[in-house]
This record gives sequence, structure tokens and C-alpha cells, in this order.
Amino acid sequence: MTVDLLSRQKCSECPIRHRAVCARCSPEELDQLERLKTYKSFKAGDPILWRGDTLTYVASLVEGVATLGKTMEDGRTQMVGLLLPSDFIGRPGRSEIDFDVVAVTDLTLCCFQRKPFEALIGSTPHIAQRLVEMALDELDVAREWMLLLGRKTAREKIATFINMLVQRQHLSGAENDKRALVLPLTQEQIANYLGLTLETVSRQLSAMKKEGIVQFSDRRHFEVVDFPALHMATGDDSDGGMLV
Amino acid sequence: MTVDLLSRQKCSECPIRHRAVCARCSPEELDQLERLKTYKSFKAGDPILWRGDTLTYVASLVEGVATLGKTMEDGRTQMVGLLLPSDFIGRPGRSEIDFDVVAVTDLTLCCFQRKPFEALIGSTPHIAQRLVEMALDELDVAREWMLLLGRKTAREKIATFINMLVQRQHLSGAENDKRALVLPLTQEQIANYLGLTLETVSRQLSAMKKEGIVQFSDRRHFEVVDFPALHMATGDDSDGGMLV
DNA sequence: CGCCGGTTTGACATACTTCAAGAGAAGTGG
DNA sequence: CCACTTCTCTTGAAGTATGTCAAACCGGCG
Repeated sequence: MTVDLLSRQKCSECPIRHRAVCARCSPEELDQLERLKTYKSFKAGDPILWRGDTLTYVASLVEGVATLGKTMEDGRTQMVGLLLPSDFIGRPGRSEIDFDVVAVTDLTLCCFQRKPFEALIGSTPHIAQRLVEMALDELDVAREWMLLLGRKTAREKIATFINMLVQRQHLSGAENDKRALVLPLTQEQIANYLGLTLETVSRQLSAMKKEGIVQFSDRRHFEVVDFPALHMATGDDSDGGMLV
Repeated sequence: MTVDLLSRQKCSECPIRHRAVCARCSPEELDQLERLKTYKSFKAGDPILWRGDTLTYVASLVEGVATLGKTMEDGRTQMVGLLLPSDFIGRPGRSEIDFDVVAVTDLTLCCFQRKPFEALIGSTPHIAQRLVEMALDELDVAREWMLLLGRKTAREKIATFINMLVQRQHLSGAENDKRALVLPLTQEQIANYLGLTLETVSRQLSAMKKEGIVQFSDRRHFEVVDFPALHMATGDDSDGGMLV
């Protein structure tokens, strides 16, 4: 369920200020955005957008986790993107969205009406530039995932997935203990992300626990014990980046 | 092997004029591009760019077919994109490319030095806009393909692939007989595109021939005989778009 | 003609799925 | 605070789509 918050936080204090679409904006440009924006909140499990919905607004994910997914008629589903804070939802230029966006945790969006936002793109090149950049980054990620989906084994998929979590979590400056990781997804969701069944995910995770590569404190929190082994298991670059 | 052609064709007579990055350009903007561009030709099988190469130029594919691919150390490879005329190669803002680009047929590129091109993006919004649009389109395609790679059966993959060929070939206004199709890839390449082995591709194609869904005239030319059955076999929207 | 890349076909192997049952957590309501 | 339901995860046994290995074929091309 949507909750519209009236309170508009200052963009300058926004946690995703330097990574979102607005990253490159000058103070004046930021002012324009600030007048346009609204916050919306969603509870874990809430659908944010359904495939085929008219896209009246676009948004930056401020806090929380969401998934992009596609579902076939018989129920098979494939997650095609994992949205973390600073990621962008929606596409200027298209009025319809082509997949489902679902809140995985409680989350809040920074929304802009699509039309005015599109106008802004035309007039402020900093946003357009950043948008191209973000789209191309996502494209790289999507292509990396195509390799994973098409060619990697179950074990490699899991290892790659964990490795990605590690990197994205570090990147976003969440400076908790370097090794403590939050797993926002259920195993069924992981399965949908990796093109596997939940049973296979469970079995592979158990195996990696038993082998001492990862260790779970509870269902949602774990840490990587053996990084080299994890890298090894991804199937990527056999040497990989030396330890963090 | 690269051949640099000196002759600069008029942009206004270019076959991909209205679909490539330059689609939206005004005559004056086109002039600027015209001064910047060079043509390069490649023979079938030539590598155009290797993963890790420095990206000194970006380009539009004018004629021919190329593939984007990723290869793992042990040789497994996954094609992550199929480039047809008007598609764009390279990404402004990044100096390195993250996958291999290979010419499948003889082809010609319309190249721009990356630096001047990036400058142009800053100054002419029409190019930036078109670039966002194209990047987001590619992203949609990539995500559709993720569903295919992660969840579809071999048969659904093949059917979807053929269906895509049909649509792209029609779209690009090549007005030969509506049903006659050119298959630019070998079965091994198709396999790499679909996350299968060549044997599976061969078997599924044979099956579809036997069932009278498609028909081959020679190794590279075929036609779809039974469109409804083809749609059915893709696993998408069971009704699908009524016949063309 | 004989080679060579691409394709076909068969027999066999296996990684992953499917089906099924049970055990923990975790939320819900009295 | 304790039953009761509902998720989520675990583990096993059996099935299957697809991969692997191997041989033969086919059409071009030098």
C-alpha cells in the first residue's frame, strides 16, 4: 500500500544524493528537482508497478530493496533486476512498463511525474548524461547476468550471486563490518533471480556452508568466511581480484 | 581485417539514417557528424573489438551482422547481443569494452572518434536523447533475453529466436517476400545465443521442420510456414499478436 | 578429388528439476 | 503466552531435459 509523505527532505541531505540520477546536478538543478519530487513508501511485499501499467511517474529508490521481474503465463518467473538504493525506476520516453516491480523490504521512493521529468531531461543535460550512464551500467549488469543464466552451473550461479551482494553492499558505503552481509531475498526469490529452483538453491547453500565458504547467523544474515574459495566458485577470472 | 574507406557518403542517403543514433538530428547536426565520421569494413569472422580493448571510437552498424559475446576461461561462451544495421557499438563515458564484438557477415561501420563524439553529446541534445532511448531499448531486449535464458525450454528458445528474427527483419524495412528469412548465424552461434549446445539446436530445428512449422531452402535461408504454431511454441502470451 | 566446416543422428551421462514429506521460524489471534 | 496456521527451508527419491561423446554425412571450395 502506498503512503504519500508530504515532508520533503532536502536533496542535499539525501543519502543517495551522489549516486542517483541527480548525482551530477548543480544546486540550481537540484532546486528544480526538489520542487518536483514526492516521496512514496511501500511495505515489504507490496507491488509497486505491474507489467502493462501506465507509467505516470519515474522514481529513484531511496531506501530498501525491490525486484524487477517477468512472469510467464504458466507461472514461471525470472527476476531481471535487483534494485538497491539509488537505482532508477521507469523509463522516460515510454509510457508503459514491461515488467513487474515489487518491494522486497519496506522501501521509500523519490518520485517525479513522468512528463515534467522528461521536460527536465531536455533542458538539463546533467540529468540526461547521468541517465545514459546509468542505463548503460544496467545494460552491462544485464549482460553479465545473461552469461550467468545461459552458461553457469548452479554452484557458480550461487557463488556469483553472493559475490555480487558483497560488492554492491560495500560499494554503497554501508560501513558495517566488512564481512557481515544482509540477504534481502528468500531462497525462492534467489532461485528466480538465478534461473533455478528453490530446492537447488537450498542444496547449494547448504553445501557451501558445510564447506566453510559462508556462514549464516540467521536466515537473513551471513558472512563470507572464505573469499578465495568464493571467487574460485564463481567461475569468473580464475585469479580474480585479490582479497578486499 | 579493417579497411578504412575514404569515401564519405552523404548522411542524408544513408540506409540507417532514420533509425541510428543520428535519427533525430537536424540537418546542421548531421553536418557536424558528417565531418566526424569514417567508414570501416570488416570481413565475416573478423573480430571488431576484444574484451578489454580501449575504446577509441564508437560506431553505428550500417550494413551486415555482428555479435556481442562473453567468454569464460574454460571456453564456455554466451552471446549477449545480436547487432543488426542501425545498432550502436560502444559506450560514451567508458573507455573499455566489456565483451567481444565479432563480425558475422561482411559489414561496414560508421565510426566516430569517441572523444569528439562525447563532446557532441554534450552539445547536441538530440543525440543524447536518442542514445538514452536506444540504451533503454537494448536493456528491454536484454531483460527479455534473461527470461529466455533462465526459464524457457530449448524448444521455446528456438521458437522465440526465430520469432525475433522475423520481427527484426520486417522492422528494418527489408521488403523482400514477407516470409523469406535470412539466417545469418551458424547453429553453433545460435546455440551460444540461446544458452544451448549446437546438438540441441539441430535437434529442435529438425523437429520443427518435421512438424511443418518452418522450412529450409538451404542452410542460410528459410521461411516460417505455420506462424500460429510458432507463436504457440515461444511460450509467450498464448494468443500473441494475430498474424502479420 | 579430398578436405573442412557445418550439420545430423544416436547412445549414454548427469545436473538439475519435480514431487513429496517434514522441521523450523514466524506471525496471528484468542 | 500459548495453540494454530502459514511461510521458509531442508532433505530424500525419482524423473527428465539437455549435455556429452562419437561417428557419419553433406555441401563447398581449393
